[in-house]
Amino acid sequence: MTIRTVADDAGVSIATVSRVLAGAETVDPALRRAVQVSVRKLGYSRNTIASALRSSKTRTIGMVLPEIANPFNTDLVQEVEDALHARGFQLLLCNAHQDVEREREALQSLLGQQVDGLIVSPVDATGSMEAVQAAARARPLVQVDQRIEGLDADWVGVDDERGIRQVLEHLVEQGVKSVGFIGARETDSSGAARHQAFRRLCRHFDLSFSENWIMLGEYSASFGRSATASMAEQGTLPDALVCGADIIAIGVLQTCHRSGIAVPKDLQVTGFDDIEFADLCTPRLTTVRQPLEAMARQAVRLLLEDGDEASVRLALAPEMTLRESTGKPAS
Amino acid sequence: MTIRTVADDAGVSIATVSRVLAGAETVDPALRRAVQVSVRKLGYSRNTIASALRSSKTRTIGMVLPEIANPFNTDLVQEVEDALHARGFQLLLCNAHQDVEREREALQSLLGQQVDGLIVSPVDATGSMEAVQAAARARPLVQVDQRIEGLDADWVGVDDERGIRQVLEHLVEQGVKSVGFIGARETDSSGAARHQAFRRLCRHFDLSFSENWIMLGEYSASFGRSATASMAEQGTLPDALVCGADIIAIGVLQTCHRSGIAVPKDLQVTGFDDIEFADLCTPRLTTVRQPLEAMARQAVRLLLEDGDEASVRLALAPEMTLRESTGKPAS
DNA sequence: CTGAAAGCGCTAACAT
DNA sequence: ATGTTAGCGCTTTCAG
Repeated sequence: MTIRTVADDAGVSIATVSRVLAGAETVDPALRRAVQVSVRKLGYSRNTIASALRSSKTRTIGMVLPEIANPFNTDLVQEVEDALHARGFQLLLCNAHQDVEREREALQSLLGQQVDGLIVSPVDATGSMEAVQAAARARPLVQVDQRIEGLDADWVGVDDERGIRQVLEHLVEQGVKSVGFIGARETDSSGAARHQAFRRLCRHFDLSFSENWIMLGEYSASFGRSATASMAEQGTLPDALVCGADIIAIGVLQTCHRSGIAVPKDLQVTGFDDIEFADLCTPRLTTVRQPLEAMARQAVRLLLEDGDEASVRLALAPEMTLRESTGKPAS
Repeated sequence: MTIRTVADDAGVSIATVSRVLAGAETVDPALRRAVQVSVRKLGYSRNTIASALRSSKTRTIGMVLPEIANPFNTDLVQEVEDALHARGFQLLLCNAHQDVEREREALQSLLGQQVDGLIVSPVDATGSMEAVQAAARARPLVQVDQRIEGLDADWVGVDDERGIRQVLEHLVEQGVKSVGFIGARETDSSGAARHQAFRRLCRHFDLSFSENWIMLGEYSASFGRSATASMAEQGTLPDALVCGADIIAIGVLQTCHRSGIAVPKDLQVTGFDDIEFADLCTPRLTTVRQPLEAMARQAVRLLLEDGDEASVRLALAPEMTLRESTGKPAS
């Protein structure tokens, strides 16, 4: 069934049908009604492919994530989907599986599908440069969460330094004197930013830390478990452990539970992100909430509205969420 | 840049370029090479939209989920995406937000985009009938996880009865005499199946339960928390609580923790799904693992390979995962 | 084995 | 305000 079927049924030309479908004002109300009746009667739905080919507008946005399995990224997808839906756009989702080559393929495939824009959270702060840069030349592109060092493209994320500052301020108030950091490797741009902010701000707040108390690895609970276990074996622990991500912090809590380290009494623990499970684990996790909904909305706004001025960097303010792992009484 | 650009560069006709791009065997090796060189040199990528319009094949599959926020559905998306990717298909994802009307819109929109097939986990065991049936008439469609009562369309999911049987057998071995059930409402088809299996099999295993120990609600941790709290207030608890989903069981564990009910000593708790967090909560949760990877693979197979024979119902066998919440010692 | 040419269903001039 | 028509970029007969 095509626009022709509808036109014949309604007794008008295909142009008129097309106009009604597009919501044009310049159509006689009587004809408009006739077309709408036919459309409903026949159960017609417009062929988006043909429309896209002709108008070169697909109303579809491609999104490439480093790894869908991460709960944080999942939350991000959800918010982006909502923000796009609100503007009548579809989401085409790809998973790079932490692999720069698959990321390149995904980008290429999305371009072939003529997406109107791309939202990307790059796999690697440096290794993703080439493919993402090429994509950015072909279409509007905005980076979300992760970013590429030195790439001239918009970015929306959280203010990592401010988040870490809030964590450390809170720990100082809690009487903490010494701290450690468990986070993501340097290829993870936000992990790197948090790590660097941690080092800088520890000096600022006069908190002591040793290199033994700093461990970088992957974004996973198992890394949090093993890092904590090896830290505990090596000797004394700091008063608090700051984690670069909730999923890592949850691993830390598990090892503490199994090793009889009482949280928060013996050791305070903080996360970053505020994923759903931060409120479901035991003890519940003090963490830094990322403004995901705002991030998604801004990313979509930049993608669809931004003229091609200089590239924008939006570091949104996070919000501290206090829970049991730093001493808030269980409710 | 179009196929024409490449054809001119390689000194052949657009038909030859199209053939090379399609991987046709009937092309002179020399010309093939020339085209491939030009394609690479120019960085050309084929316009999928035009290709789709002409061939009416998009190599895209639409998926509609009742709620992306559910971790179980997220896991499902991931597996489906992988299974599709392995066959060279793209995923177009829509979230129905538990709303039958939005589900209908999503289906309609996906059909307009000429997807080659649909994978749907219906919002409501009865209310989703009309929209899903209409979609199934237009394109190949397979249901995954949730299903619609009486709809003539393929379905792939888990064998709920078998899962519940495994749970109850295990509990009997653990010396449990009385049990309760906290699960999803009847509009959730797998929730309903588990609930019914629970009632039937309790008799079979001679386990006692009272209506006070059965609560049905939504698929969330907060429902698990409140259900447990109100059950505890009402009087004595059973020896074990069987939950229709991990996310509900996690809420149960939280209320137990806060109310001083020791799990598994005072009360054993089981989940269903085996989401990632079942292994990260405290105590770790005994649950029924859904064979998600196989489900996704089979769903995709049915979608792409199944002739239009009678509709298939594939109830895959789940696997019991024993953990601390029913007495396995912490490792 | 290769090329010319006819559309796929729609939109957007342009003409009426 | 409505209709006619020329493509969008590609695939696929059909000739050669």
